[in-house]
Amino acid sequence: VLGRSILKIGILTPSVIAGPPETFRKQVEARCIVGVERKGKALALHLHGNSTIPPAYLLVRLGMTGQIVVAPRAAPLLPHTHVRMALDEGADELRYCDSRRFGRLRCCSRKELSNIFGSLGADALQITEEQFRQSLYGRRGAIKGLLMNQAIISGLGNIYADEALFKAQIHPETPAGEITNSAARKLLNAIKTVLRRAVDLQGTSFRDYIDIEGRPGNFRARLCVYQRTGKPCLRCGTSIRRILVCGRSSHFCPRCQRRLRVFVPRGVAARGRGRSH
DNA sequence: GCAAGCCTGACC
DNA sequence: GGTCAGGCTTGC
Repeated sequence: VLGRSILKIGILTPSVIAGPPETFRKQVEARCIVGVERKGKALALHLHGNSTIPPAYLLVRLGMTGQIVVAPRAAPLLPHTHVRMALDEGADELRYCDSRRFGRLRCCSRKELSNIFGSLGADALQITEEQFRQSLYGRRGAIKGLLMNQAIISGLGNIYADEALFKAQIHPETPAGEITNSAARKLLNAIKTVLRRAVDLQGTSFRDYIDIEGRPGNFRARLCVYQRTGKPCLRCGTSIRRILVCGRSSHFCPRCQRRLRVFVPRGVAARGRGRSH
């Protein structure tokens, strides 16, 4: 879509637009897409400005089932198509479809976009080891929840959080602050490796995810634990288990991903909190 | 009953 | 501030 202009917008479902739909239409119509930007799971299309109009930013958050595709205007509408944006002379259009309507489109200024991106933690592919270690420090919550907290590290969802924890051999319920420096390094390497491989294969599609050309991703066949409950661990053959962590299903190998136990010398353990007898 | 996410608000 | 449950929504 880079270099193409959004001529006219049809909003079929106003609730997928954040803020007043008419404002969105006025701000986005008749503008050229001059750049694209991403942080974590948020996408921003840069819309051209000039001496009278400041640049604007079309923020896209796909949620779980959102799809943004370019299609010929004459192509049949998929079910749950909510927004149509005519491109250039109008032969093609940019469409937003979303069966569960968890995703949102919004138009914002540079300042608003900076605030939104600023509220996200460092992108998972950019974050440094030092930043990552800092974000674990002192946290008692489960590592799985932290990895999915976009304000701390942005870009991981349920699939890649499970896959990264498997690769790093860390139990999803491990308190984040108990992860050692060497395990944190291993986890961050796992996160980046998993994400890069998934991106190389155009992502993971169960039912809904498709890219802008309408193609599903191919990473599903490479998943080690996600949605493999009861199947053998690819590393040791143990049955993959599914538990709830922070309200999200979490898949892991109970043998490869043992819970950390803090080593306490016997003499110390006996003192203070020893048994009563 | 389960699901690729995010926002809100309650509780500590 | 950190943590987490609940709700939004529709389809399999």
